[in-house]
Amino acid sequence: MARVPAAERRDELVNAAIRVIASRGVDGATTRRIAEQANAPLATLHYCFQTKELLFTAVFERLTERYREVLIENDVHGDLVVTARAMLRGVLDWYLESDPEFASASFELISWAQRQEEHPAVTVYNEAFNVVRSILARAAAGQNVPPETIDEIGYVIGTLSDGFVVNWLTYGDRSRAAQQAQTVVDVFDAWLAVKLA
Amino acid sequence: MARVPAAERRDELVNAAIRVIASRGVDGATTRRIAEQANAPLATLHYCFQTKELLFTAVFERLTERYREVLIENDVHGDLVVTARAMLRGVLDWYLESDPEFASASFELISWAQRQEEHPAVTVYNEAFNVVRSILARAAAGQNVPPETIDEIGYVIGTLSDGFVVNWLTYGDRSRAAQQAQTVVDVFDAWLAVKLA
Amino acid sequence: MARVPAAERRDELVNAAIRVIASRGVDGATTRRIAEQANAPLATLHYCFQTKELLFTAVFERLTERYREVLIENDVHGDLVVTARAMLRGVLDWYLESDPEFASASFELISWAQRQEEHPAVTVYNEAFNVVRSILARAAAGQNVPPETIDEIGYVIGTLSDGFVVNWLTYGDRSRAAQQAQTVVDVFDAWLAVKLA
Amino acid sequence: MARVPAAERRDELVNAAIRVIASRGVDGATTRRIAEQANAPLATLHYCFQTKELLFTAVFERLTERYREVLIENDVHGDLVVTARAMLRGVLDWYLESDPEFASASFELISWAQRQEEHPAVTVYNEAFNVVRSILARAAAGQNVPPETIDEIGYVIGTLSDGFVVNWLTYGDRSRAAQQAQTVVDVFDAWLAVKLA
DNA sequence: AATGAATGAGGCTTCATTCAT
DNA sequence: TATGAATGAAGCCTCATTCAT
Repeated sequence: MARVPAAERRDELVNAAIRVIASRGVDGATTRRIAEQANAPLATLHYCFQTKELLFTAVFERLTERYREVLIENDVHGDLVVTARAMLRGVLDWYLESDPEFASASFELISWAQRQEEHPAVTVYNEAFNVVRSILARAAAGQNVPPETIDEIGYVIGTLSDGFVVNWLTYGDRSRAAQQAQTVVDVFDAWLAVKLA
Repeated sequence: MARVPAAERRDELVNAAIRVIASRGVDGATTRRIAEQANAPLATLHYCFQTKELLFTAVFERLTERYREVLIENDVHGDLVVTARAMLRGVLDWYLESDPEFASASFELISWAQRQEEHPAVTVYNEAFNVVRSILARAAAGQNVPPETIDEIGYVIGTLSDGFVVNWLTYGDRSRAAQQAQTVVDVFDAWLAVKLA
Repeated sequence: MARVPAAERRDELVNAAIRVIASRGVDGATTRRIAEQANAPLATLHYCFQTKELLFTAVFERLTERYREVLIENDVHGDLVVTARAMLRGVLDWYLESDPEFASASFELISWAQRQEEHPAVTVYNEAFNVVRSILARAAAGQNVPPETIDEIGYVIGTLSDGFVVNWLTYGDRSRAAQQAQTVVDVFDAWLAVKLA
Repeated sequence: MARVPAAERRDELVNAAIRVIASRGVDGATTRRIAEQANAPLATLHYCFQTKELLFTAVFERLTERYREVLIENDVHGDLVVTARAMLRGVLDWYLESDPEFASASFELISWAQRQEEHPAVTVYNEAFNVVRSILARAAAGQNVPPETIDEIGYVIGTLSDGFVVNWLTYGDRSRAAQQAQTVVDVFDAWLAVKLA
């Protein structure tokens, strides 16, 4: 077998894990299946990650990081309303564009994390929420918006995108989801108009 | 262990399954643990339900039924706006009142169903959606609301309550969730006002 | 497969474990090998003993019990000297007669027990020592022997028989061991004569 | 990790192996743990000793040598009785002084050797016995002692010290063992007096 | 009809060892 | 030469399920 630096192997395994989790659920994601998906012998998995849990933790971190990226990529540096809407829109579009795999794996992993003592599920949320908040805060600079409002806007963005993704994952109908994305943005706009009135 | 007729046992087993799923997740819900929780011999489980999958299907149906009930219980028989808001509020309150683990079990089970060939997760959603739609339709009678709008309202109710529950499950902080429920209703109201303007 | 009551199966497994431990050491005594030796599927082993450790504990108890029996069988109900000598002789003969397996397994298991937190190795020794002491005490009744002396005699019996068995297990030469048994008894007699002088 | 010449590493590895065996038993002495203990990469172990068995053989030889040394160090060059008693005493004291785990490792390793085809456990015993015999023979020179008696004395020394060490390992109570050592020497003296009468 | 006993398949992990550099 | 990377075999254990009664 070709000699591959451990770091690369780790990456492959994390990707494989995401694919398997997405398609078979966290509980269906056995070490054997992940190794197979990564085209590696089972023992290699344990060479790279001492433990299945450690592999999952790595997957978890990757997801967290990806969310961060998506949010930052969609920062349009406009005013509060424009920035907030763009961020929501960006997340929805990302869900629609990327393989449902990724979102699906996220949801599964959050359930998993919920049952782990360490690596609380809360981490992804907190991390994402912090990014959202800091982007919004910068956009609101000079507009005299109380911090509670910033937080509330962050919460609504999260709630709407979570709600959106649940439906999208359940039905998996992309064209329908595309329309729903528009509805979701409308909902957000309506509320924001009232909120910032 | 006392010999108990199969019919009774089926019920006990379904209840036991829900409890176990709630506390240990779908993958932690092994036949042994469910049987134990139901105070029944392991073999009895397979005597009553040929297969674990069949038991889970029964659980799934029970869940679907529960959603139906909650929706119907919260039908205030008012006009469209009032009825819609009450339904959303009712669902949110139900989530808040019942053990967070119950909602958790639902989500887990839906993920599970997603992966089964035979009993699509979509069923719960469709079922719930139909109930919502029929309640809304009746409330809208004589108000000349196009059916697409009814559907859209139903979708928003679903999206908001799903989004709400994800956060609630993640943080498990009841007092915070109670506040968020209000925000969610505000969001809904703002949009509905625009939509039905 | 014939339906066999669990108790019998457990017995078979304990016996198999003893055989395997004797021939391959505690560490060589894998669940697979034990199951094979007992002519049972691996899963059956775990049906009867939830854990390998529990099986070993059962083996351990069997050994302890066997020692007790041997000691009691060799109680000649004579005076102190006669009784003590008979007991030592009995143990040595038992070692010689029985398969070296048994003694070998004992020694291995004691090493094993030494490393377990629970089930301390000490148990077998304490148990055996108590039996020896009570037999000797009864034999010494009315002979005005201080209890420390009783204990010391017990210790010497133990030491001599342990020393004997180590050599016997190492060389496995029965005729040579038979001669050595005589030497050991001579040693004991010489000391006892001085001690009780 | 600094590159270290193989010759040095061999020594370090043998020492590491002894330490690991002492603390975790023969079965707990994995190649990884030994390498780690020796602060060497795992592959180095197999570079220095083609096989785990070869490493253990080296350990075994080191042990054999140590026994030889202890016996020779305790040769007082007196007459037969004095020399024999001193040798027994010396061995007992050595057991008492050194870590109980060292003796434990010896016993474990002897059990292990018993199960190897190639390097019979008997070697240590033979080697030790030869040393004992030659020391005793020299001490008996001119005293007209038949060689069988020399052998028998050697056997009794072995038996008593083995018996002693088993108890000492089992209870690990040093002060108690110190007293027992005296009893053991008394036993030896009593027998020797009769034997050489 | 109801259940204790039994089991094949597969779960995660660790082992001694080898390979490629 | 010396060592990170890799791996087949085997470790213990648990699963859903079936069988015999």
